[in-house]
Amino acid sequence: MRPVEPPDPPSTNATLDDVARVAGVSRATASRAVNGGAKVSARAQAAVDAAVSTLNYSPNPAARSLVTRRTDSIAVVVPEPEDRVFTDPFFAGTLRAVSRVLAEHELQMVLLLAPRGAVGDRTLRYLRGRHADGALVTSHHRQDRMAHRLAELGLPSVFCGRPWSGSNLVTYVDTDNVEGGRLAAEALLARGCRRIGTVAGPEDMTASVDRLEGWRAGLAAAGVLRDRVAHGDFTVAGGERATRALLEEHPDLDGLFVASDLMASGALNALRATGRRVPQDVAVVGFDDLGVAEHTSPPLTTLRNPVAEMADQATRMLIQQIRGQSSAAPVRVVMPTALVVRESC
Amino acid sequence: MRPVEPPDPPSTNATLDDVARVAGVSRATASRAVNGGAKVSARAQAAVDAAVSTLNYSPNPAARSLVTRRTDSIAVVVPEPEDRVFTDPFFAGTLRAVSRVLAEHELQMVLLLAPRGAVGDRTLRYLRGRHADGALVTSHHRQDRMAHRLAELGLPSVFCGRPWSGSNLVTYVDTDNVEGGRLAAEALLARGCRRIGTVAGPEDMTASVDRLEGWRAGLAAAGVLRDRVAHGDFTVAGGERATRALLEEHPDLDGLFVASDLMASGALNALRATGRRVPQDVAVVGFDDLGVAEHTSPPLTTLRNPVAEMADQATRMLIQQIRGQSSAAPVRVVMPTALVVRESC
DNA sequence: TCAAAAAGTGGAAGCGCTCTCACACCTGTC
DNA sequence: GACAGGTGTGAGAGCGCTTCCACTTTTTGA
Repeated sequence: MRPVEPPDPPSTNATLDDVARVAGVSRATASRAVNGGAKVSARAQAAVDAAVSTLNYSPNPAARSLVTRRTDSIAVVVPEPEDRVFTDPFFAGTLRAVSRVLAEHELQMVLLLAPRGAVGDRTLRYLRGRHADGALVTSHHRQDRMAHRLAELGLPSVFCGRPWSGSNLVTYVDTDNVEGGRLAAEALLARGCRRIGTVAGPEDMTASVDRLEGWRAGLAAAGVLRDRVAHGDFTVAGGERATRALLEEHPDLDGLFVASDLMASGALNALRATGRRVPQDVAVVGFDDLGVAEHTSPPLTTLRNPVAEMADQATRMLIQQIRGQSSAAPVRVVMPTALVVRESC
Repeated sequence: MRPVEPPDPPSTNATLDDVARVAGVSRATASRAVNGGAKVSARAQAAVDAAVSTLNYSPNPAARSLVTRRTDSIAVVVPEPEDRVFTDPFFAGTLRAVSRVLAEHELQMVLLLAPRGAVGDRTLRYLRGRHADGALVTSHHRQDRMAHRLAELGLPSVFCGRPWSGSNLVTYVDTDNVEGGRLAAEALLARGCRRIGTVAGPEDMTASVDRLEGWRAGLAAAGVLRDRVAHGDFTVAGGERATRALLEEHPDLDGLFVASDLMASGALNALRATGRRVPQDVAVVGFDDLGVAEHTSPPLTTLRNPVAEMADQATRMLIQQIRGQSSAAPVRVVMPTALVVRESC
């Protein structure tokens, strides 16, 4: 049981004028006091504090935003359908980290979803209208030209993952995907595999391209040159489909690098369905290590994708940019990856 | 290669005044035209449209919001730590559906996370300040008194899941959790189980309490009265822990109802670890059927939790409330559940 | 043909806030 | 005692938009 509540404050919201009147000061002073004011006497501050709490005052964000030109919110742009966003651990990890950092800074997060690769008018209008103080772009696709567009807008923005073009225009944080691909190839080679294929990601995403490039480089370095590539869409079903296609074309495959664990999980299904044992017949290396890899059977050997660190870092850089604490020059940060050995390779 | 872009519009945003000037009309007319204007001549409309596009005009949301008292965004209140939100398929399904409906209506979603059960000052301040036009509350806990607080605020709001108290104060949509618990008990009884336990959810959530109540009712109806209950926290680890505790106390258990599939997955681990076969030694029924159940081994017999439909419905009701299209009287909607039979029972 | 109604328009008043600026009031210091 | 330098304070000017209201123009009906 709780004590009886005090009578409700009037439902129509109090304004700063009301606070000023009750506190017996001017609106200007009330404003200063409310905003953790410098240049406010202790007496005035106390009076305003009291008035705020009796009136249950809460500043009108629109009015404040109108004059400060800040919105205290940042937009997270995700050019993917809802299905993937709330399903793929990559986004879960990213959003989790972002929202944690934003909470520290009393910033709100506005999620801007767009159909795959199509950063629509709506999103762009939103950003152009300065609804948000900055943009964090993740998982963008080649055709959306986001880096250029954001650079044009002049809106503070940071990419999670290398942008397609214009990587010199904008700050970004990325995993060392090339190195990851190379490590995967090496691991498979070290195990003795020689007929190695890969299920790469969509061709319009830099992460896919970079992982593929690294994988090719790794194989080339060992003189294993035949290119066995299929493309998936970073989903379980897509991975399964791509793997089946790959197996049909190259039935003698003995090693497989799959560019995400979700797809690798599909790949395991395909391998099982076609009567292949992992890792005895075909060794598999995934990518991400975000909770999926440890629960497949067999558990996946994979590459760590430090998405939480990336998102954390990216968000902090964005906040600095917004606050004008960082130089305008675009920065790139590349996070290391590492092989996590389990049972599939 | 694309054609050369036209020279950039001035980076300082155009205002409605600029549009009016360029279009050769008054600001009032420009405003009407921009807002899909009634009472605007075709000529004026065309002139404004042209001006808007040459100036690349986008209305300042803060200014608009200041006068209309709308924000065109709705708050989704989730009193859970980020970890659960972006990890539990329950939230994934909910957020997915919500964001889909909001997109239809050109509304933005603002995610308000709060530590478990503690709907903080921050959230409340946000809502009181009318940062959002309405609130959708999900997964709330007993102590937060959200229903009362929102009713006091007079902010349009809808609950996903029955609120603790004040269910007469606020509109909500819920799954028929009691019926679900009953069905689970029946399924286990029908299989011949007689020493049936349950891993319930947290005691401060209505979904947990309702499922437990239904389960008890189902057992009571069959005259099986012994109460074997442990509580988990809707996570895999929590489910495993609770199951171990339950098994320690009741080693002869032959049936188990686990109040979420995530916890059930933990329960399967515990059963396997203690050398019990599912369903031969212990039959298991889960709850949710949101993608987890089909991938456990054995796949879980479970109860369908129509979260997408719930969230969809709840969001639409909220929008109606905001638009004043629904009567003020709180409504309750209860969605049916059903047993999905797989291999664990 | 003319009055009445309808349609379109612009002036101007705010929405609630921040912040510049001018002013009043205190210290100290020579 | 006069002056410089603080430190608080309040008046007031907007931020960019919507909308009321009064007005002019056009359309309509008898």
